[in-house]
Amino acid sequence: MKLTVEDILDAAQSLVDEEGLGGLNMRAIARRLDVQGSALYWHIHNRSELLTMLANLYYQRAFDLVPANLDWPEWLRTYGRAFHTELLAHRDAAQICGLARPASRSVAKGLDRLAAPLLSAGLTRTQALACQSSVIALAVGWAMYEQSPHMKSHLARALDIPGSFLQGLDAMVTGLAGTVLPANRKTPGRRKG
Amino acid sequence: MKLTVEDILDAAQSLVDEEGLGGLNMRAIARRLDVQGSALYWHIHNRSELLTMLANLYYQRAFDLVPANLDWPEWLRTYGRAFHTELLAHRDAAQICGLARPASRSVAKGLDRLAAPLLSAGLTRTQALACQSSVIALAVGWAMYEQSPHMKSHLARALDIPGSFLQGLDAMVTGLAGTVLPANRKTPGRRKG
DNA sequence: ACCTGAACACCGTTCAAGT
DNA sequence: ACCTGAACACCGTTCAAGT
Repeated sequence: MKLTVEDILDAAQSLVDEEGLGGLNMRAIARRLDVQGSALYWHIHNRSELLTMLANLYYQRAFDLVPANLDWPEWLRTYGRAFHTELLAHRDAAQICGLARPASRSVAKGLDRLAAPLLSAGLTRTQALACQSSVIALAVGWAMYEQSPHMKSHLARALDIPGSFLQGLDAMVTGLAGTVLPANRKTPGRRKG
Repeated sequence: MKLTVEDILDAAQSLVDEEGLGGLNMRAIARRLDVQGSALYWHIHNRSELLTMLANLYYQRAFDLVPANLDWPEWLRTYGRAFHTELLAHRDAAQICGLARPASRSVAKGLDRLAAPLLSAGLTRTQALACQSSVIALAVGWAMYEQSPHMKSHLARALDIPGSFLQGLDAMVTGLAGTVLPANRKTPGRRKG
């Protein structure tokens, strides 16, 4: 019966899905949970922290969808597609990623967790994070335009939006695979764990 | 002496540069121009239109920096670098691009103007817009993270941020050059106009 | 035509007070 | 510990009224 952070996140996300980020205010969230707006502040610090938590869910859910036993370029491609799909599944998700201040310590752990599959494939930490970051940047950038209603309808008239994103992603990952490990194009493949 | 839209844009941009997007409110802009907040509404429709005009300046200024006589992959690469640099020159510019609703007609003209150098190099309109969009998405996505203070300081500890963006951009453009026009890798080169 | 002054509805956040 | 109720400071926007 008691209010939890998960309740707040659920209410916030469904509110954004229905009314957009502009409709996300503390009183409206509270109304859905049958409490006063001020009650939320017992469970979260402020609205910005709430956005941060929402954004972290997007990264997390995409990560959980990607099998661990892919070679690294294929892992990157698959994560990029999954993250992009996850963003498009939630209205204004790309904007939320942009507004999110990284969570206190979860940013350090999160980034490294994201990069782990690339590390175990033999990339250095720097290489892994660089590739990972470019893939995330491409997905969030595309989603940002796809989630702007006017921009999307205009782009949709001129090009195949999902196809164009995939083309860009494939091009980038292929290019990275050629430059990051030029001497090690074929990775050893699946490994347990 | 009279207030102009340019005055408002200048004041808005310098306010954002100094205090961030959070500090951009209509009354603060007006204060810098020695008018009341309500005076701004004679010249612009609302705050959202103001953000849209700021964003369009970023696209525009980057475009103006790129020479027209490059072959199309080099043109794309150069535009991507210029746009990314322009975004980083203005605090929270990537977020502003995300919040901007495309201007009434300037979006149609703007996109096609952006794509013109690619069209004259022999790409179809669809191909040109797809490549252009992926480059813009990558730049805006990277800038979004680079302009989040916490995220940036954390990324900076683990990788070379400007280098990683350039690596991603180069990889993508090279990949696009290989897939978009596989039979026409060498463009005919400079053309008058 | 262009701007002021005052107002309206709304928002994030705080905090004493309740249970 | 957890929530209410009221308040504070602030915001975008409107509009009658001035010049």
